[in-house]
Amino acid sequence: MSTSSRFAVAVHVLTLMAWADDEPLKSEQVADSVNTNAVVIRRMLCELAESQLVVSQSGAMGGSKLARQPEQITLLDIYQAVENRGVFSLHRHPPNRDCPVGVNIGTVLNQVLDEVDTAVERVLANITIKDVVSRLKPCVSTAVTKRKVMRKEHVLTARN
Amino acid sequence: MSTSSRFAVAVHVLTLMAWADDEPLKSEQVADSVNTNAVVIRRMLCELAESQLVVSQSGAMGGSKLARQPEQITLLDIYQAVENRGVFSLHRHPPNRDCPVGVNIGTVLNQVLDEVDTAVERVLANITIKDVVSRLKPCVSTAVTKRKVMRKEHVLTARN
DNA sequence: GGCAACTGTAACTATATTGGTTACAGACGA
DNA sequence: TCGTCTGTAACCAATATAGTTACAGTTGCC
Repeated sequence: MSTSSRFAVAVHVLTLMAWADDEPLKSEQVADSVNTNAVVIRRMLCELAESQLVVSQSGAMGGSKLARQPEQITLLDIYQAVENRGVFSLHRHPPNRDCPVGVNIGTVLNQVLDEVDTAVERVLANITIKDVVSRLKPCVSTAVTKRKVMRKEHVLTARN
Repeated sequence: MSTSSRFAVAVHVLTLMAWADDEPLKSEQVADSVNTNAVVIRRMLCELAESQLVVSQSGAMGGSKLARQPEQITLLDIYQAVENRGVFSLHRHPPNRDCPVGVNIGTVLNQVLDEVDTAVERVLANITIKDVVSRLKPCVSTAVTKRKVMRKEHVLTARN
């Protein structure tokens, strides 16, 4: 279905910022962790800023950080900020209105797709960025030596 | 998210067949209701046949019909037959393994995406093609005169 | 048997979305 | 005022879906 990684990347980005605590991160740093181009990240940061999830500052010593506490940002907030469509789409071209099924299948499908979207949103609304960071920490402690300095200097250093 | 209408079209197709009762439908008829090309429909019918949701017959007087009763086909069956990916995708390129967040965000994201997929599947598993037809009928009776013969002769005639 | 009506499928094009890249104007701290 | 950032435009590449033509193979019917 989704051929897009926008949600995954956005969660990654905000998790990095929660991890960084209140230190503004440069788009280059974020791009290096996500393994993509800094412009791709800056584009996404603009969308996240429009939804008031991050704040960015231009100029030397600039960067972006969370606009509010990690426990006050849900995955639903992120989803709504970067994925505007629902889970499924209806027909590209409207069905034949001369067919008793075609003329009304859209109504029924919309009901179904609404139920699906609601179910997805219920799941996402119950997970915050703080939860993601918490789920991350056990993995990190076993995978990375604590306070290990990363090889690429602008990649985040493990905390704790 | 989904830029694809495959699920919507597949539900439409199977609903048509349930509506047609046991009469095999030609790909041209189906395409005319969906408002697309017959080859697009035949491609999809092949996928639906592989998942044993429809049976098709070649040759003169051929066509496709449901492989089992409408109440025995759920939207989850259809979803799994035509949309192989989950609701969200992970990063296109794997994140930086030298970053404590990058190296483990995939694990956490996969947990989340599993929860989302499960929620979607729970919704779809509880709706059958028979349910869709039932939800369709009230719309139809108000929108189309009963037993009205469609203008294009190969579009289905309303029943009841 | 032979014809006409179907499906199955290959091959190609069109369209849309996402992601990657370069380039540059403007903001800002030192 | 210089170097370091963000914001953004413009363009290209990659991918997936949809649409189209064409045709081999299957089947019912005369």
